[in-house]
Amino acid sequence: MEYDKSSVGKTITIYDIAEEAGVSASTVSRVLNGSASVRKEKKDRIQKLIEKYNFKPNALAKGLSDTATNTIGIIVADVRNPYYSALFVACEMAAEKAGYNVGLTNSLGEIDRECHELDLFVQQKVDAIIQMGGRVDDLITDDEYARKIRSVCTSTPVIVTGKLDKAPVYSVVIDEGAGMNLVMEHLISYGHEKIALVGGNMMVTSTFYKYRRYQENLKSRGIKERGEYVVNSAYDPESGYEAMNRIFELDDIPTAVIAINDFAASGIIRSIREHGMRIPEDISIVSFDNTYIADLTYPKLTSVDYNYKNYGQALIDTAIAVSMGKECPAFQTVEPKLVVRESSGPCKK
Amino acid sequence: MEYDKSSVGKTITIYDIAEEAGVSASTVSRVLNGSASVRKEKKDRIQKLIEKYNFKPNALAKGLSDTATNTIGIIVADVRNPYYSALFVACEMAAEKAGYNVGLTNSLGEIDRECHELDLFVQQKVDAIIQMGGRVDDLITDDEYARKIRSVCTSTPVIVTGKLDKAPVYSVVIDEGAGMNLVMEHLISYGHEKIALVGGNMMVTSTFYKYRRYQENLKSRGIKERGEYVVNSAYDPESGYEAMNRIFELDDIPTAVIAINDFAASGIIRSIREHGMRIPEDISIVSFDNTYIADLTYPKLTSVDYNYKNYGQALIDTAIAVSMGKECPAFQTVEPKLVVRESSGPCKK
DNA sequence: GTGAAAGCGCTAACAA
DNA sequence: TTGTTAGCGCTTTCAC
Repeated sequence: MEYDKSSVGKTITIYDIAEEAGVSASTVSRVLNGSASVRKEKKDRIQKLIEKYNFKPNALAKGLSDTATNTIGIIVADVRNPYYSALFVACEMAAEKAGYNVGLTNSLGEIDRECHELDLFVQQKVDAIIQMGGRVDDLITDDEYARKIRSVCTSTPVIVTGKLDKAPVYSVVIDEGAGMNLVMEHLISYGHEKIALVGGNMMVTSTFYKYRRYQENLKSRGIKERGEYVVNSAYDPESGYEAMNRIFELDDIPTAVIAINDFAASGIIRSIREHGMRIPEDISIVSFDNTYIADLTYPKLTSVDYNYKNYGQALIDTAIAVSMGKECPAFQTVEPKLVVRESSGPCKK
Repeated sequence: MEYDKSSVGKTITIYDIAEEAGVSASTVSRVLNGSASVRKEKKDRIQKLIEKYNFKPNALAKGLSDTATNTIGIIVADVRNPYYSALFVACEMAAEKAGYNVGLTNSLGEIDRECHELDLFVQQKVDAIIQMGGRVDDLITDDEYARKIRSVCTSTPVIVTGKLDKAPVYSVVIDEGAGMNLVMEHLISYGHEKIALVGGNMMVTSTFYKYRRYQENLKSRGIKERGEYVVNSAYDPESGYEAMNRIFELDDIPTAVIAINDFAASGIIRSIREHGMRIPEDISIVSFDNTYIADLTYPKLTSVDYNYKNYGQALIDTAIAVSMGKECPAFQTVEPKLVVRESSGPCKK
């Protein structure tokens, strides 16, 4: 089969409509955008033709002459991660409500990709760029990246889900400390004191802050922190699994573990199972992100939720406001809440 | 904080570069695209300036004057489903290699959204549109949708991961029958004969074909099909859970169950656990899609894989070829393979 | 090898 | 209310 370009109906433009309606292109443009009043009679005639030809104005031409494209670019570390896909979909919905489109690209956490995608969005003249995860998660901002963002910022506002001290970006971040507070209160109210923190990497801002708050909670409650209960690794199931296996090598096993995210938690569950222990009877698990994974493990995970809908809305609201030159706080925070499911329970001392 | 648009450096254009280099805009365009030879001396001078100002040509203007935008629009039923996100990422990678960009939108399976997103991509002058899931999965094509696609096809080639008899689209689909053959062979070689098929909806093409092949396999092996072993529902964990619970109400429980996808499988696992049975010792499970969920359940799932990388590549190759007017088969197929993990084992009669 | 000029499709003054 | 005109930034003949 061949796609015969020659058979393609000549693309119809605003001029074709104008001609057939016996008016000028401007008038057609006016009814298209409702930007000025047009005599009802002409208006009807034009609208008929628009329907007849199923005319859709060329977005490229429109974007070229307008100042805005009504498009927001979103760069995500990896949509395959349900945390990001949930947040992306929330953004998409919020944008749609506001009459904006979104574009999505994956950086896979690679700095070259991130820079390239930033360029691409700049070239496409998006009204704003939202960067979710990737370099903006780094505890220590990469200099090359900061330089890049600074250059992008001169033409396009950038909103990040992390922090970037060295560049004029807008941050909308989760209050990780508050999340950890919820987790600790939950576990301690169940009588747990031997609490492990498993998975993640301290060079990632969110993980670092979680860890700090974990320490503070222990301290303020007079529980001594045990270094061997904090096992760093990564954010995937396998890492969670291996990290938890290491915990099982200890003489004194914790009664509760905090997983850095739901993925890691799934690996932790596997490790616990393989060691013949029950959840939550023998060991409780609480994790972060409350992705759909929390609902599909056995037992279901108690997990910290971020209200993705609101989070996405905040991101989009900020992007739109900033792109229109409105005043906006440079730093906003979203409040987490704990969703209690089956994986956590009382400590049987 | 306020984003001061006035402080924004004047966007620099090809003309600015040309002026400073003492050449014409055409020449700058030439070195930008390597579309014609330019005296080395000038070329160097121009490239210096491009670097100096970090100049990126306006994609809108380029798209307006060019015939192609080098962009492929992808409409997906729901990126939050790992099947789609995996396929999308595969497409993105394949596109990148070919020098194309991709745009993504979610239809959430709603026909209005799909139509709207088709329009949007047409307006953006994407070179081709890939439709993954949604209406193209319907066993019976929706007429309104077919009409829409037909109108889109006159200007933009459409590639679908399903079928659409009433419109000139290109199909690249999974060979569902072959997938089911693999599953049946696997189970039957383990001695299973009491095999249930759980989850999904027969109005979805892929599910319908799976079911047909399931029947054929039973028949050709002289195993009588039992209607009560085929429980329809949907594609999420909860549906799988409920469907499996219904199976447990039967007098004669199957020794193996085929889950319509990994999500449903996770719910099935839960049901089996709650009924105090072991996997795979008492009941084997095999599912479809081989998403990362298959790796994170306990036990890990035996699942049918589609080689997402190749699948995405085929989709993109087709999109690019068709958009360039090249000859292309209207129907292509991707071959699945079975990834055996822990959830399936011998039938202990 | 290089520049001038026209045009891609739309919007936004400015006149009328 | 409506049409005319001049761009938006880039590519691409067509001369030179």
